[in-house]
Formats: sequence, structure tokens, C-alpha cells
Amino acid sequence: MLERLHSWLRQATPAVEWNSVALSTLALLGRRGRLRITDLVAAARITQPGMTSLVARMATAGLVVKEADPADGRATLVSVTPAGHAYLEQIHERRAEVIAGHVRGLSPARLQSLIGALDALETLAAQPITPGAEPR
Amino acid sequence: MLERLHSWLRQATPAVEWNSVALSTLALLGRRGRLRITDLVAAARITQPGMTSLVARMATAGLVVKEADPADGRATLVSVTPAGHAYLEQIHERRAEVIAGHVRGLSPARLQSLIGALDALETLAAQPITPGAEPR
DNA sequence: AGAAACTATATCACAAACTTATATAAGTCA
DNA sequence: TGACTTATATAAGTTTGTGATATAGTTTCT
Repeated sequence: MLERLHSWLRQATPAVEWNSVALSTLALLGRRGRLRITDLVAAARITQPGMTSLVARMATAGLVVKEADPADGRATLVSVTPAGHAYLEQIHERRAEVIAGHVRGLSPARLQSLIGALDALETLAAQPITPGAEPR
Repeated sequence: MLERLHSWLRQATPAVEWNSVALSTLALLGRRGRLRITDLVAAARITQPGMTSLVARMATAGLVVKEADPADGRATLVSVTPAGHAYLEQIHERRAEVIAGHVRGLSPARLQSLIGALDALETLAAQPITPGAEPR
């Protein structure tokens, strides 16, 4: 059911210079504000050293900044820079464009049903992944 | 809109041993039957040598088989083995399980709207990606 | 307070998966 | 037939990720 939709959505993303883990990490930071590397690791399917190096690369590219956590000397707080936000926005627009082009081709009835389901889809997307998603 | 849904769907996929390009390639083969490497390249965001090695790895793992194309001596036809189909099915079930768990949590009204939109979503997913998806 | 145990991040060496450039073999066409 | 073109393979180098482990800071327990 939603299977094909997923791979379709993936392909609807115009080719970008950052991989999917990087993009969803950046998007997560954009939504939640500053987070520690450990928190980012928990949300992505990558190991801690992998996230450390990803954050370092994104910092070099100017998308994020790392600052010391005043509350915990071991931790590093990562947050999105204005350039990072602009980049996210740009990606968003490019995808929206592609998707809109296809949505426009739907029959009015289908379009209507899709609009009606937006709320449900948003609700779904807002749910954290719980079940067997993260194998212990 | 459909932005977050995408990353949600990605995370709803239980961790697997094959990356997303491999899975969608395998799924494509499952749907379309035997295809040449060049066709697979066109559908995935990967270069030809990358696809050649991916196919080689999947063949080693027993998910696909390569055969000479009787109609074109240069080409190789790739198709899914029974084990490959079983693997696809298994992934499908695992994902369906995770998704179903979440869908069940929706309010009846939202669930209804979602069901109503399935047809539209299927239609969308069946459309080839056209616009600026594949930069020349 | 002080030592032991735990936690957050970093570093290192190695492996996997790509990429670009190029080779090889097979088909196409004037 | 000979000059192109096309389909896949190979090779070398790069990027991105992993596992093991180090380092420094925080807790906990007595």
C-alpha cells in the first residue's frame, strides 16, 4: 500500500549533495532546535562516530554549528545556521515543485480525497516510530 | 506537506541489510520482470559501474540472477530469484506491520480519509518521475 | 571527598560502496 | 566493411560508514 509511495517519494526528491541521513538530521535540527550528537544518533540509523563525522562535515559546509553544552561538559550542542535553514528551504521548494506537478495531474475526485487525507497523513508523520523500528 | 511523511516512511522501514537503492532496484525487478543493467541505472540514482557492482553483490547473495540477453550480446538481463521474491515479501511484511501499528492509532475519521485517499496515492506512486528529477 | 562506574564525544584503522576514466565486446548504419 | 555507438566490465581513487578504543566530564556510593 504505502510501499510504492515511499520509493516514489524518494525519487521525487531531486538529486542533492547530501545523503538522506544528513538531510533528515538537518531537518530534525531545524524542527527541534539544538540537540546533542547522542540525540541525533538516536534518531538516525548511523553510529555515533558516523554522526560525529557527519556533523563535522555539515559544520565545515556551514550548515550547522557546534557549541559546548554549558550544562554538560562532555556534550556538544548542534544547531542549524541561517545557511542551513536556507538550504532546507531550498530543498523543500524543489521537492514541492516536483510533487505539485504530479498532484496537479490527478483527477479532481482523487485530488479531493488526497486533500481530505492530508490531516491523517500529518498525524501519522508526527508519530514517533515505535514498534520494531529500532532493534534493541 | 508530504515532506515529513517521506522521512517518516523511511524510518518506518525496519533496519535492513540492503540500502535503499538496492531495495528499490530489487522491487523494480520484482514488478517489471527481467531488465538490463542500463534500465536499472535509469531508474536509480547510481552510475552504471555502481549498478554493475550492486547487481553482482545481489547475485552473490542469491537475490537475483544474471543471464545473457539472447537478443543483444552486450546486454545482461537481471531477474529476481525465488529467494529474492521471498526477501521482498519479508521486507514488505515487516514494514506493513510497523505502519499498521501506527495507522491503527488514528481516529476513525482520519482513518476513513486515509482509506479514501489510497487510490489517489496509488495513482501518484504509479506515475513516473518526470520534471527536474533527473538532471541532465 | 574520593574512587569506581558510567556517559558523551573523538580518533583511528579498516571496510564498503561509490565515482570517474577507460577498456572490451557487440550492435548499427552509411 | 569500417566508423560510430552502446552495454557492461574493470581499475584506481574517494567518500562515508563501522568497530574498537581513548579521553574527558558526570554520577554514584560509601
